[in-house]
Amino acid sequence: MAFFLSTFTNRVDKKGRVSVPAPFRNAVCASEGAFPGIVIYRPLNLPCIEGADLAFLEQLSDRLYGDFGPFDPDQMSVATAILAGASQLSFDPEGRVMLPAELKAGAGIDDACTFVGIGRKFQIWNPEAFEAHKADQLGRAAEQAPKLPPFGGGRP
Amino acid sequence: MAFFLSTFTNRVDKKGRVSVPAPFRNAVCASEGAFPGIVIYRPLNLPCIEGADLAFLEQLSDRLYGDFGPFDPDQMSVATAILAGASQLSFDPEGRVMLPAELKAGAGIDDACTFVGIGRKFQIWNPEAFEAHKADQLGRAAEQAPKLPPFGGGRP
DNA sequence: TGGGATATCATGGGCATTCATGGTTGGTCA
DNA sequence: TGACCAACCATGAATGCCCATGATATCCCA
Repeated sequence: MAFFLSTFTNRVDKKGRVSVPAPFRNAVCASEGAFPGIVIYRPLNLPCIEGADLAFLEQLSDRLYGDFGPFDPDQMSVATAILAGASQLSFDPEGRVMLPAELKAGAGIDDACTFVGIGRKFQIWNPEAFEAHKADQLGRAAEQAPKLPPFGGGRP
Repeated sequence: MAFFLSTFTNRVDKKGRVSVPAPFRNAVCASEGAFPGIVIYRPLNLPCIEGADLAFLEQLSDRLYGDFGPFDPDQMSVATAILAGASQLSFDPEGRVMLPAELKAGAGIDDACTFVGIGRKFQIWNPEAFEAHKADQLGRAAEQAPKLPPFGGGRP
């Protein structure tokens, strides 16, 4: 599964296209036979877009079905909230995608956006909004980091 | 097995035909030798239609038999409710299907319908009814999501 | 180490194809 | 013969593909 690091800001052109940062593109396409594109969705508690590779969402979906059963109301609510609002965006030959208008509006994205790698997934922000969010997160992380549980050396 | 994401609203014409969204069509037909169409049925607790590819229904059936035994009354009740009422719809040359009148009526679908991808299956709603349902599910998911078991992180 | 050549990348615009949609025709079964 | 169903055709809009450009970073060689 792909891994995303670092932050990049790219322009959104008149047609709504954005270049996905090359490192993210390579991360997604590294897996043989993987879907050449990304999947994005509206996260529940943040004014941004979240994205990942298809394998990530498939795993989320399959675990929901596996842990809750295919007709469990709790499973359905999360599946509907995340998956129904998701979009599968394939790269054009130049490595760009088209952000759906609804998700763009929800994140307040206009003519530029910031890609933020956070491990197995990434976020897409309005550049100014991300600066504010980042400052907030830094303060929070400084408090939380010392309390993190130990890694446990390779949980099976 | 096919994977369905995102939502699409299409018109139902006078003859009852609906275009299945191209991404859903491709997902279904991607598997080599798969039945070129979809399977739909009436879900137990929602006023909509549910659909999937044939492989999903086969797996559902196999799990019912596996978890309950072939002559268990509970298994039989679910099998009867879901599988007996299911319809197999093949695509016409343009990628459309005809929704059976009974299922259409049960979901309150008239001249338009919304396809909602939720992972291994999808739903077909009356567009307004889905908007209401979606708002409801978002609230519910916001409560559920923090309780979700961990996923991602490379653990298979 | 410095300078030039090269490759990669982000960006912009024009064009062909696909897609959703509606109507029409031909065939089949009652 | 009439009703229904499936294939065929047509159309406008939206989407994705192809080309071109400039800037940046990288590599190679002197």
